[in-house]
Amino acid sequence: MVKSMRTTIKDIADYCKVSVGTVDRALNNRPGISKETKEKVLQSIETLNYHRNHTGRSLAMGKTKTIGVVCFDLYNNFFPELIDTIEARAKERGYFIYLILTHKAPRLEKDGLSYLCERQVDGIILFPIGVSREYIASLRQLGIPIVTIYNRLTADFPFVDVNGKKAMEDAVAYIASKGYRRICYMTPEIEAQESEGLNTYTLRQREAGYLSGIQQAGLERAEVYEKGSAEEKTEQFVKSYVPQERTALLCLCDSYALRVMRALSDHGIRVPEQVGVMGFDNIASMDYMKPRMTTIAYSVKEMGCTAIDMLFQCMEDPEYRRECLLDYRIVEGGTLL
Amino acid sequence: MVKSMRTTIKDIADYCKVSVGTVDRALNNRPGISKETKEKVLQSIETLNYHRNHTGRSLAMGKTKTIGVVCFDLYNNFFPELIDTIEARAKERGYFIYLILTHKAPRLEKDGLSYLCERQVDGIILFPIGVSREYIASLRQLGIPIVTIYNRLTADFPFVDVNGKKAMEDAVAYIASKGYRRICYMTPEIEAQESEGLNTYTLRQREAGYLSGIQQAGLERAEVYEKGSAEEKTEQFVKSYVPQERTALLCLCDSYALRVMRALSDHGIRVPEQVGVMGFDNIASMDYMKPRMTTIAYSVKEMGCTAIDMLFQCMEDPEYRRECLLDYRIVEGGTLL
DNA sequence: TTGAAAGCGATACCAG
DNA sequence: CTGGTATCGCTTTCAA
Repeated sequence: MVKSMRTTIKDIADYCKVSVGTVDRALNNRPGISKETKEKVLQSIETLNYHRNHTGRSLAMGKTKTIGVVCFDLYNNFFPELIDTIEARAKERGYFIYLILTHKAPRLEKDGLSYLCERQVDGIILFPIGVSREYIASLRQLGIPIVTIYNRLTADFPFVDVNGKKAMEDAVAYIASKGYRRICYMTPEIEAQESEGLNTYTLRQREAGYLSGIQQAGLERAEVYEKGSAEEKTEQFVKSYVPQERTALLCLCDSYALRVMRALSDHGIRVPEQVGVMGFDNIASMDYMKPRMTTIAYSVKEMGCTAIDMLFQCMEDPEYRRECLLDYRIVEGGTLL
Repeated sequence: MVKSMRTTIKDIADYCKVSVGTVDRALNNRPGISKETKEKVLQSIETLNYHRNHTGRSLAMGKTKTIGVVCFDLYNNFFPELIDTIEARAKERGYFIYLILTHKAPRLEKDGLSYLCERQVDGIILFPIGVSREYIASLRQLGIPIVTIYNRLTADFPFVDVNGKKAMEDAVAYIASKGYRRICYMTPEIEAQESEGLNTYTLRQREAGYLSGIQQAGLERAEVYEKGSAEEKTEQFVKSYVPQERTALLCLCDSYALRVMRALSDHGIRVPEQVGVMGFDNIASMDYMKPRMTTIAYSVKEMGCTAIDMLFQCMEDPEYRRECLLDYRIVEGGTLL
């Protein structure tokens, strides 16, 4: 209960010899105040250097005009753009962003969400890393509108992501159309993550897309490299590499593809001459690589806007539900022949 | 005044048939409460699903345990890491981060700062874009501890950045030591930005480092390319290019260097065979480029930690002042011969 | 058109 | 050790 020396509406009221109610009416353009007094009050907010106290306001109104964004980290180049659009759009409507990074640690996510609840945020945009029944129950218990993104939970939670399954299907078809007969898939460890209780929804979707793509293309066999690091997987792949068979590696995402390509190069295998590579995301730094990555692009802006708009809808109507799978396009690059 | 249906300490007090004061003592480990009642209270926070209301708490205590981070954007790959460390370190001490992006628009910065003030943040980490006397006065008027980073304001505001001037001096010396006789400097437009009232402190520092480096190296002339886009500057440079003279381009930062290199390549000039290039920042995507960029590296983590730690100091002692210029090192790459 | 007073949810002090 | 109450700054309702 530290008495701060900032000007309050009480100070203004005293100064103008009116009541705090009147000051409030002036400050918030409420009806029921004469032009003159309003003028007088507005004048004195300048001279007294008044800044309104959002904490008091939040307490009285029961909302904070704040939304929490809980995401893994900022390293995958697509987070920055996403947060950028979310921040801008939220700001337009008077909302602020609490940024919480989980680094895919369930503990950090759990704590973060609980703190957001304490802080009475009006809504949350969440990249979920949990998946268990109790976890989902705890999310509901928060009693805060939540929009999920990247990893889906249940139909209760509005969800937005690029259509990764279909995109991967198309990617396989595209690679096959170039004459590649052996198409392998490179993904971070899925099973290991699942056994740690992590949410692998998107990983699974994309893998499923790859598998069904292989089938639809009528290719002989699906080959998923899943165990170990990108470097270990690459080494494993290299062992089975046969020059006679036109081979391509489809990767979960661009940054993963970059690691794979570096590893290939360490093994003396040239891209695209010996092995084709395709990524996913079309991250910005691709612009400076030669050859340019063949990849799948989508609008991160659209994704961010959709997420925040859905959240605003939820906040108005708690019954609002929607799942939104965004479109994408294949970017032809130089990593496939 | 919407009556939310969340449990409050009042509810707990009623439920346990004690007073709110007692509940408070239990919740916050304050002395003056018996083991039994404490037990009883703590029990019921579970059964009643109580989450404490941070808004009420902030109002009563006069602080929000929140700090504002006001920065340009998240695109320069070094912002993510910086924000990452700031967020983590703040979280450790119970602080949350309001993220505000200004996109180098004075209007957005001004509004953002004023909103942060309304929201009673306890401190601010600011990448300043303003520079005028009134601007600085307005910052003081906020009455909130502010640590500046990247662009310096005045001695009143604690400041942290890498020592860009000295780094550029060393860079010139390094390039010269490789036998380059003509060393040009590529920087975004400084004068244009200044005439728009933007803060160019760091741009100027680095340029000054380049200039004094040239002098110290005893080179004939300094050549600063400043006007126009990176592409225009490059074109201009290409016109004056003479193969006989060993030439290198020192660039303000890596991402700028990348643009320059792409433009050079568009003009059919090869790096490093024909022209050497050196950057600044050692951004992450450098790891995947060939040849690797010769550049200047520094610890973004250290920078973030220093900034947040200085801010905490300021928050404890408003008189605290310090300017911190971090160390760096040259990363030998393949863009200089 | 205005003022007075009762909240919002928590903390902090004083009295018992 | 515990209860009661004023307080933080603002919104909202009810009277005047």
